Amino acid sequence: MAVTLQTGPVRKALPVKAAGRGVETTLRSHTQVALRSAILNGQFVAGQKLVERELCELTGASRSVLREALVNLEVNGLIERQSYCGYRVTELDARTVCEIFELRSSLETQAAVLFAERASEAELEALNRQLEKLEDCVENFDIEIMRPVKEGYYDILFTGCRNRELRRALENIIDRVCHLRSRLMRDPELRVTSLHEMQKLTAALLKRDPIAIRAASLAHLDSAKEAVLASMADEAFKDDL
Amino acid sequence: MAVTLQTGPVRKALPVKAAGRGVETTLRSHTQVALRSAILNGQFVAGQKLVERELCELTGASRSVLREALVNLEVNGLIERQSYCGYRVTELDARTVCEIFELRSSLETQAAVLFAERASEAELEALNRQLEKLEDCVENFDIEIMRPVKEGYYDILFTGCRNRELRRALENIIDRVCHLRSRLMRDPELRVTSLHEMQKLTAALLKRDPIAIRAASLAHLDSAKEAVLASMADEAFKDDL
DNA sequence: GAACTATATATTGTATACAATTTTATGTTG
DNA sequence: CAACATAAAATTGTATACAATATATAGTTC
Repeated sequence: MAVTLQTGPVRKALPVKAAGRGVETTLRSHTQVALRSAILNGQFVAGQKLVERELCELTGASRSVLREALVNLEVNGLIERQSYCGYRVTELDARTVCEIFELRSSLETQAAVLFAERASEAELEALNRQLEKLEDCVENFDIEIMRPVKEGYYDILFTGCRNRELRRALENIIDRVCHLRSRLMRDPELRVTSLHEMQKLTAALLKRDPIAIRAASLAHLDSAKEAVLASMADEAFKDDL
Repeated sequence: MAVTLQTGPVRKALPVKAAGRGVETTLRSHTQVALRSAILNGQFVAGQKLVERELCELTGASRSVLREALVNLEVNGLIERQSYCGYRVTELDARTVCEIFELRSSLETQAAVLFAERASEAELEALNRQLEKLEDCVENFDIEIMRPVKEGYYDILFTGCRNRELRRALENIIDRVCHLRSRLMRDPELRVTSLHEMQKLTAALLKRDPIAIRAASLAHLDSAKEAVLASMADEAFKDDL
């Protein structure tokens, strides 16, 4: 574990109050974000055991802070706890992946339909612009910035649907499979397919056509699910060797 | 605060290991459950400030345990935290209630449709029996046991839809408005209306008719939303006096 | 040498102590 | 007496210490 996740100036003389107000500068939130990204980026592999003392050294937080951050991740389903056996990064089996995608399909389709009902013209345009950015990424093989661009697209979508609860539920469920999907984006063919599906969805959104939106959204997510399941089968096959 | 929430034999000589294994007997989970029910039952009023030391005395837990339990409730949206100002029970405004019910409608309708697709005949019968229990409750004014009976109904429904993620999301969102709804069940007229809607839903489920299920589920939740909003308006009116 | 037991170590669960910040109370001044 | 400044109390944020449990190691027996 040579990775460094230090969140701040290490342990002593913590200038937590710096940088003005309302910036949410508690150590806990820092630690939470650091651990969350580590899991989402795949730095912590699924099934990996998370030892508190090591995480403390890694993040620079004390155990009390760290444990509160861990509770947060646990509630969000990113890690799992067993009494006196510590935390592990949640391992997803095929069944759970199916369940997650089923839920996500329902939520994301609902969000898209609501977006079409409620978003302003400006938001529609913003969405289209963001799609164009994504097209550039795929064309120029800018794999690194693809994720933030996609997140930007979904951010516009989730804001435009005017339902913060729906947004929260969606962001949580997307987190759960994030590391699986980012691996897939290495595959050029999948990138093109995925982009094409998003183009269809965007076109339907611009027309504010709920039927077409439902179809495009469900198709996109179903194809994503299939890709994830296929890659999981590959992994399992490799393990057998 | 004369309420007692003591979770165990108070502070010293904690026989946590008692009662065998796998019963999830950590102090944290006890504390969590105790605080959660206190909020759901309305023992803690919305907006009320939650002082950690008081909660410690109330539950018998130490602060570290308590705080981890609080983090859990915070992630689930039952309480809100402000730096150095502690936690408060989340106050719901009309807009948030609308958003919650919109999300819940989407999830619960989806769950009902999936139940119709996947539940066994035995589960259908169990659902019907539970509905009959509910009918008895309404008829005999057994208000006390109404909530557990209703929860039993939904438990069958959420189990039968074969999606644990969907279930988790649903149970979470239902918690958020639980205390609001339980107040409404005091109104006899609403009880009858609500029962009638559930009878319609159950009939549709027994026929496994997705169109009728969608309609019944959405109607039920829309009427619940309206009732909650109306009661909130009443409350606001009272406050003005 | 394999299998079991006992001990030691590591890790988590729990409790308490200290520091930073906010809120309340007090006193002073115009 | 109102308004402000200051100090005290209360409360949260953070760190560390102790207890319970699990895992790993070493030793013993067959």
